[in-house]
Amino acid sequence: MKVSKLLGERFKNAPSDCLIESHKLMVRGGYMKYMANGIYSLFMPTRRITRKIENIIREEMDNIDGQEVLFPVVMPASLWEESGRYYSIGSEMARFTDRNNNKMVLGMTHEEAAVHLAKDTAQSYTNYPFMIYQFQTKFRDEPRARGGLIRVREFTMKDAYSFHTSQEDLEEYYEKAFKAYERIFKRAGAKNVISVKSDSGMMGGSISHEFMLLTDIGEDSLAICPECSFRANMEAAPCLIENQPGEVEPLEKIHTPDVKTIDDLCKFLNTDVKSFGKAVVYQKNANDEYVVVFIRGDLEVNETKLRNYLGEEIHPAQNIITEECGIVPGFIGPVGLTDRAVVVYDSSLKGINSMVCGANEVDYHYTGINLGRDVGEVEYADVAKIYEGAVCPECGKPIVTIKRGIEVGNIFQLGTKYTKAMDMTYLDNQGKAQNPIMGCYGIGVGRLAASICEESHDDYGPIWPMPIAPWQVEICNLKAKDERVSAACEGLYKELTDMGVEVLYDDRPVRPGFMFADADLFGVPVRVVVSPKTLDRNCYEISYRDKSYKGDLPVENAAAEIKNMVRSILDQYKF
RNA sequence: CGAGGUGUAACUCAGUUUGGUAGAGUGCUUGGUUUGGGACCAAGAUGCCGCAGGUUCAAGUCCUGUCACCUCGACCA
Repeated sequence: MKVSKLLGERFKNAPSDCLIESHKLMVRGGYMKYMANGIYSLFMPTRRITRKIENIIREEMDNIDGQEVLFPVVMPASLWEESGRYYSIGSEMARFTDRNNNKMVLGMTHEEAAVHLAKDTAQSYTNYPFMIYQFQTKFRDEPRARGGLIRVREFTMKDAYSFHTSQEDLEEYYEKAFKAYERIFKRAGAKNVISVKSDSGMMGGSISHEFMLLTDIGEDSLAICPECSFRANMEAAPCLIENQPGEVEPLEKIHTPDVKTIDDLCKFLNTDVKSFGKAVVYQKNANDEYVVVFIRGDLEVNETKLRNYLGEEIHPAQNIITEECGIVPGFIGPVGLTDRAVVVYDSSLKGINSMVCGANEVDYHYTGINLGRDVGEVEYADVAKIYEGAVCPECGKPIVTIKRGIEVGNIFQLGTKYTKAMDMTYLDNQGKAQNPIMGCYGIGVGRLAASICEESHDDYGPIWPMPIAPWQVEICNLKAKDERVSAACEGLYKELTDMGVEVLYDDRPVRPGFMFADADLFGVPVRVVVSPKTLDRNCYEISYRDKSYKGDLPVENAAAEIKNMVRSILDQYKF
């Protein structure tokens, strides 16, 4: 490809709303063009990158016996009504009606389509197991798209669905998929991808893992134990708390005027924040019923865990009016609390013999609350957010660290949620109808590309790893008006291209500084500079984008040498 | 959904207070001088000033509405 003909403008400045480096660089480098919130067109370099990522994924999926298929983007709502997700998913799913007034949806994931495709054709146990996968556009109407290609509304995803006749078989396959995923990220040149246990969210199912590319700008928080194998999304991480029992004290109501916050209360009573019971109020989405969570004063509620415990959607309560619900904001406590709210006790309160909490009366708190004595037997639930330095749930050491990551892939053991709901069965070897057990496996292709840019760039542009680089070699013609230089460049360009090397050739008559700045933005791993000076030395100048190598290469046999360089770099990504 | 902010050229932004011919830099076109890290000179082209309505002799500027985008929040009682 000649740069003079390549569509896409490179900019000195990024638009002011680009907040993260990969987004800035990919806009500045002419990789993508904004069309609407979370919707982008991709220029040729990006398409080449995503195609290479897709090919790596394809090889690994085929390697674990995947069959590539293609599901539609537009599906009838009836399919989603069958699984129930037409109702359980909110405005994230785009819905519309066609000309005949049929309800339709845009696919945001394809479990329903996978079951629909497989159910009539896999009726015998002898068909199992099998896995089908696709690369397809997804549309998710996210409340807020962010970070360029990191979180968009329309994107390409590889999604795979496996079907099994036993849980053991699913687990065996899950393990294979897990290994395939590890290879995919390594082969694509992503350096810091780890797997964590995750919450299954809207997909349903039990065991699931997310593959996280570690970076400070990641949207997910991860709890990681540096000494054992514990790694979990914060949403799903258990929070273990052990309290010192302390003295049992009598219940006492005290006047606490103008003491609004926990900090104030700590100072007022001169006690430790850990002896406080904090109340956090939510409402159920379904009927606005109040949910009061009591949790130790220094901890926070993990809404995902709370949601899972309650088994329904909730949102933080707003505008609590005491007259209506009996809840007294600022002074909520377990003793004498209205019975019009569901009460959840976090397990962080277990074992506290004497606790400070609101008295459900303005300007009053109780001290010396003992839940067993003053409230009775309560059920404890783990709904607290894990924190830096928390006790590791696996090895028990208080050394959990919190890191941030971008979710670049996930794998789920779905179970029979969809096959049951959509009545997919096969006959087992006893002639008995059974629901197949499913797994599903996703990778966001564009997000992976942007994430790799995020972890692999310098101030001047992306540093694409060779396996996914838009081109392998860039030739910089430093003096396009010099016939000798241009002839050498053209010759090398043709020779390399004929050898199957992917070459970007900057043939523009522009100043060297300008050309180098653009080359940095292209991020091509191997750069060949040709100028009158290098030709006088009978050489080309070779430099690697990651600055690991720079040197002269004699003109004779240069193409073969360059090809070897490319090959040996590629070899570093074989696993 | 709540709060705040911004919409003017392809990009970055001035101009809005106090209404009076639409601006700069970058980029683009042409010519010339340059040529190893985003050169210089000269001449150009490019605007439904987010959209709609209103006030006015006159609106980018004032008023009303609306849309889009950005940031923070959506828990710490």
